[in-house]
Parts: sequence; structure tokens; C-alpha cells
Amino acid sequence: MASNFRQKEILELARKEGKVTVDGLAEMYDVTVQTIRRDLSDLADSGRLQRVHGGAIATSGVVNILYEERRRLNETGKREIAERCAKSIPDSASVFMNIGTSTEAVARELLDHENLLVVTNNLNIAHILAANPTCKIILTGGELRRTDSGIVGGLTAEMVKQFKFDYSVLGCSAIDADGDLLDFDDQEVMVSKAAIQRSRQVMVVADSIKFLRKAPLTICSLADVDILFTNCALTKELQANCDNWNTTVVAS
Amino acid sequence: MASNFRQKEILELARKEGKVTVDGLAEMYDVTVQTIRRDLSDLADSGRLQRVHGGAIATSGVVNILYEERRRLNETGKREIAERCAKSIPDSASVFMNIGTSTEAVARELLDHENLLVVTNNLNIAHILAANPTCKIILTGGELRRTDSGIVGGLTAEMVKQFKFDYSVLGCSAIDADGDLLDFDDQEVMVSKAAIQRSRQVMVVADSIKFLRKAPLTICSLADVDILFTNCALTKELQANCDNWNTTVVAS
DNA sequence: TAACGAATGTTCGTTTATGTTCCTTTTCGC
DNA sequence: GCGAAAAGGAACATAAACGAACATTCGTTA
Repeated sequence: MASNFRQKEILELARKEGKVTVDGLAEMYDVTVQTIRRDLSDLADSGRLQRVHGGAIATSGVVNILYEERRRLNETGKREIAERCAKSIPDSASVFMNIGTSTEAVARELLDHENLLVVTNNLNIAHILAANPTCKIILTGGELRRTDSGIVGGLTAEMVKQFKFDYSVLGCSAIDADGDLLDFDDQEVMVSKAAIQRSRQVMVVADSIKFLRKAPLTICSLADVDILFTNCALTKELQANCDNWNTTVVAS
Repeated sequence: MASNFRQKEILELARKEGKVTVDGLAEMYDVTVQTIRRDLSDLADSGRLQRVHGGAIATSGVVNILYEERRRLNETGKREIAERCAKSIPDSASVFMNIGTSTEAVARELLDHENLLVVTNNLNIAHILAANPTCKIILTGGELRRTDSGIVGGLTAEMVKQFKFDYSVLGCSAIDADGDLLDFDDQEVMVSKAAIQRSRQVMVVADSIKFLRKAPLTICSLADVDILFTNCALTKELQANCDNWNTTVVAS
């Protein structure tokens, strides 16, 4: 959809700065304003930018969220983790994403991906990805949990089982020293388990704090995971185990 | 939407500070007050700011929507319809509500009800009722339709069939002269049909304009409906039919 | 090598945003 | 309530921005 390298960069710049100007971009890329206008028209036509006289602004809603969240997420390095995870997901993939701020961070990094099919039980992810016009969003059914806008319940897991995903992007509450992924909520565990069962590739996003926390329920072992995205080195033993399990560890 | 850079920023500033002044903005952007006035007028016209002498004040997100909606809804009498419908639903009932602004209006009138169980395929209704802490909200699964925040698809109807409701509150696109309820969307029709099947009492909310519109798909007949809430008298023939069908008509 | 298409530049008539002027409306002290 | 001062708004002029049509460049393909 972005038919040239400029458009992709313009989009990033607009999301970062909130706005871009025709003149500014023309100077930056050393092209005529007419060329920039064509780029902006294309981006506006596909709903990724909003055209205004003299330039364009980021589609409403997205920037604010990005701005407010970015600070919080950067503190824990979640954004870097999310970025790497998103980069390993190709366009046109089918993806399941569960509840959690880590997965929400990944959703933000997927705004420029094209033709994704995203299934989620996280209402926030649905809202974030609604800004990506080429992304098909499927919500699982179930009860709305107000604390985190998650959709939980047996029905959710049932619904997940009806799909087959290229990828699932999962967050968890904690990772035990022996490599077990842990969570607090039994219903969410059911959902995660179902997603793992139905995914060709399982990705887990977990910032360093997850290695220090404890939680009572086991989702699965890192042995069942294909790629772990994190921002710190694993203990020697755990890293060795991951090597044995054939679990790729991406630590930024 | 926002037709220039300023308007977007003015809106953000107004939300942050609570208010903005014409003079302040004129100085900030180094434009004449007339230009700022034009910006504020635009923003006020689209209901995103409230104009006051000397500047404008932000209307908080939720209040704004409610306010905007209320004005629009009052015009067509939707609020009165919704109020009567809500009054006939007791506390602690289980209710299904489908897509449509009429049903959203009912949701607003249910904010003070207690211990409701509401199942819906309408994300807006979920948001509205999230403000009612005693209300349990269950979302059906399916694809998110961005135009109206509806959740549609075969999965949605499947999920509805798993419940048994005390009431369903349904909107439709049109009501034919012979009493058939009509809609534009085949998937939404499936959902409505499933809800009717699984409800002890079927309520339809429809303002007068629905009697003038046409739509291609049949949901059911008013014969299958228990109560119709509307804001105009039915034709003599239709009223007679409703009497025969044992369909109560509540016209405000 | 010629034909072609995509991307960009160029030109020019049209649209939009803004400033200016002037008159009306609102606010506020009396 | 009354009148001055501030704010608002309509109408017009102008400069900037826009976009359509055509020209040019450059790589690709027949």
C-alpha cells in the first residue's frame, strides 16, 4: 500500500510528531511539493493520515495513546521488545494476541503492517489496531473485565480453538526460574493454552520484571514457545535449557 | 474533521487545560483572532468543543458524546422510546442488545439498573454500560466492524444461541407496511434471529423514520415480537394486525 | 532500439485559508 | 436597564495551497 519509501517514513514521522508539512517534507526529501502532495493523498486515501491544508496530521487518537504510553513503556523497555516482535511478523499473517500491556505494545508496532488478521481478547488491542485500516480484527466472545478491558471466560477459549493462527503473541504475569510461564487468572490461562495449541509459531513478550515476579498458575513451559522476546539476559541455566528446547531468545 | 493543524492542537490544549482563549491562541499561533474564531467555530460545530465568549471549553469525552448524542437522539424521539423500553426491563434481568443507535439509547437508560446481565455484539453498548458497576457485560465474538463498532459474523450468531435471555432489545433498519422487520446486513439478521429464538420476551425499538425506510432482508415479523416501542401511531391496518398478533405497541 | 510505464517535475486554473474592514452582538460596570 | 468596551461574525481581497493535465526522465521489456 505504501508505494514508496517516503510514504512509510512520512507515516512514521507523522505518528511521532503528530503532524507533517508539505513544504517541510519537500525540503527533507528534495522533491517538489507536488510529489509530497501525491504521497499525502495516497496516505490519506488509505486512511493512514488525515490531510489538512499545508500538510497532514496523524489519524486522531493514535498519537495521544502513543505519546502517553510511550513514556511508560520505554521505562520498562517494552517498546523495544515489542518492536522486535512486530518485525518478525510478516504482512498478511494471522495473529492471536492476549491480554497484557506487553501485547498492547506489540499491537502499536503493528500499525504499519498490512492485511493482518488479528484475533484478540483484549479490547485495547482492538482499539489500537482499529487505526490500521487494512487490519481485520476479530474479538473473542466472553465477559468484559473492566480492570484491563480483557474479555475472559470459557467461551473465549472455546472461540480461540476454532482458529488456526500463524503466530500467537502472548504476555504472561511471570516467568519462573525453570522456564515455566505463570499467570494469576485461571480463565486467561485457558485462553493462552488454547492459543498455543492452535498456533504455528508461539511468541512470548516479557520484560525483565517478569523474571522476578511469581504467579500461581502455569500456562506452559518455555519449551513450548518458539521465540521469547525480552530485554535482559537469561540465567545461564535457563538459557541452556532454551537452547535444548530449541526456543529462540531475542534479548535487546 | 480537523481542517488544519491548529484545530487538532487546540483540541488537545483545550482537553488538557480545560479551556482556551481566543486571544491566547491568536498570540500562540501568530494569527488574527478572526482566524482562531473560525477554528473554534468549526470545532464547536462538530461538537468537540463548547464555545464561550472569549474562547472555548472542553467538554469531557464521555459527556460530550452523551451530549452530542442526546441532541441528535432527542430530535428523533429516540430517547423517549429508549426510556420506556428501559423501564419495562427489571433489575437483575438478562438482556441481549444488538447493533444500532436505538439500542445504544436504551443502554444509556439502563445505567441505573442493577445486576443486569447484558449480552451484546455492540462495542458502544459495552462502553456505555461499563459505567454501570453492577452490570455484567458479555460481548459476543466476531469481526469488529469499524463503521458502527459492531461485532458481526457467523461466530456471533453461534455464540448468541448458547444463551437464554429474559429480554432481547432489538433495533432494525426498517419496518415494512405488513409488519416485517427489515435490515441491510445479512450477518446482523442472523444475529437478530438467533436472539429472538433464545429470548423469553422480544422488544423492538424503532423510531418513526423506520416506517418510511426500506431494506432488503427480513429479520422476522412483528408477530414474533412481544413489545414494539416507537414514537408514532401505526397505520390502522398494522395496528389491527398487531392486536391480532398479541404484539403490544407502546407509542410515545 | 523502440515502446512502455512508473515516478517525478512543470504549468496553470481552481480552491482554500487568512487578514482586513465594518457592522452586530454580548458582556459588564454603572 | 444603559452604554461603553470587548467579542463575534459576515463580506471581501489576496496570497498560499491544491490538483489536474501534460512533459520529462529513467529503467524495463519486447
